[in-house]
Amino acid sequence: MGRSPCCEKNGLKKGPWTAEEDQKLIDYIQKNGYGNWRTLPKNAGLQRCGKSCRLRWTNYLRPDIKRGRFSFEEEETIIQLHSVLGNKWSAIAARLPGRTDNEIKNYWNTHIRKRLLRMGIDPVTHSPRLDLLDISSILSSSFYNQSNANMFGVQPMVNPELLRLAASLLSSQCDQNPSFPHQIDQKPQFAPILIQENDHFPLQNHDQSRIQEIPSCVPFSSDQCAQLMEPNVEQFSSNFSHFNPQSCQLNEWQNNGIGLPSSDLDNFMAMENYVFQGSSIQSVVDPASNLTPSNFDFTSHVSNLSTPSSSPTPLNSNSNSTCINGSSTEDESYCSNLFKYEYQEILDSNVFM
DNA sequence: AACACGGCCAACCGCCTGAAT
DNA sequence: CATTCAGGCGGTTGGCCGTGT
Repeated sequence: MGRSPCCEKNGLKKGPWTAEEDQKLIDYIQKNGYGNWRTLPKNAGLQRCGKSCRLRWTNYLRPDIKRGRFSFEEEETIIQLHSVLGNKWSAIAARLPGRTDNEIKNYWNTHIRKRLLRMGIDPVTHSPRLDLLDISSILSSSFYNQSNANMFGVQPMVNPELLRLAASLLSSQCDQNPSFPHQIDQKPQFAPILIQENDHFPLQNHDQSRIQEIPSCVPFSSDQCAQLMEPNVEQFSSNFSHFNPQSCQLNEWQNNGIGLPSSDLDNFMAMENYVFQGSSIQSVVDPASNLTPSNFDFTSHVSNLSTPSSSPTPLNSNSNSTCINGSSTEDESYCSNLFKYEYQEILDSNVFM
């Protein structure tokens, strides 16, 4: 035989706790400590099951519970931890003193999740939302046109197979979701990631093999990103005042997930163009005009934005081939993976709702 | 003032795991 | 070893409350 039942199932009260019940529970635990939830309700004179008592104590009555709004730092921590741990609310709560898993879960579902969705970010994968992919923007992307290709001196590495897969993906979404064609009719939201390769950023063999493991390239799952990304993030992100380097150091978070600059989500939301490199996403919008010219000089933007923390060693003196982040030739593995997110301006934010 | 609606959150539900028997 | 349950966890629900019409 196993254990005896913990409590009678009948006659136990459910629903909201009264102040009197709370006081009984508090008084009992203050005298006797908590634990042995099976016998606690009876000893405390409560018509509740032990489970209900435990939840009431851990989620509400515990004296070390922090009340009130989540601070900016707490919110940032939650997003970062969620990108690594997923819906492991108890694990997240363990790193946020005074906050309960239930509270964090509620806050995620009512605030953070919605905000990420508005930003076009999948709150599950922390990557751009798949349902916002617009195949047409692949072809119209400024990054894909001939001038930009010439600027890099190479053809963008957009695999025809990739396009086929993306089209197939869209087709299947149309089949599964009747509303999806309507979304396609909206203004472009996301241009897909284009994997660039040129003489100065050669994709190493192992990188190519990695990329080939990715079936459709957009969007990358956390695991795929982790495979592709090099962990050298800090020196890049530290050159931007509005990005917290720590936020981007996903290698500290098990290299699992995209390094959303969660330290400044509102800024992130307001931006239009991003370089996705290593584990971070960086803006390449023209800071002077605050516009995204259709033929913007991608490399010069990157050059202007990234002041290498270590002595830069441009791979080539050609002005059109600035080495991003000043990576040295020894750091080819870092330079070799260059992604670009091009966010089209979202004129109608309602498309995210 | 009355009603509808949506956001929020405490509490419940159901499942899983490990321990007790 | 099998059975049973406590404890823990994540998902879901229902009621309260604020806001808009």
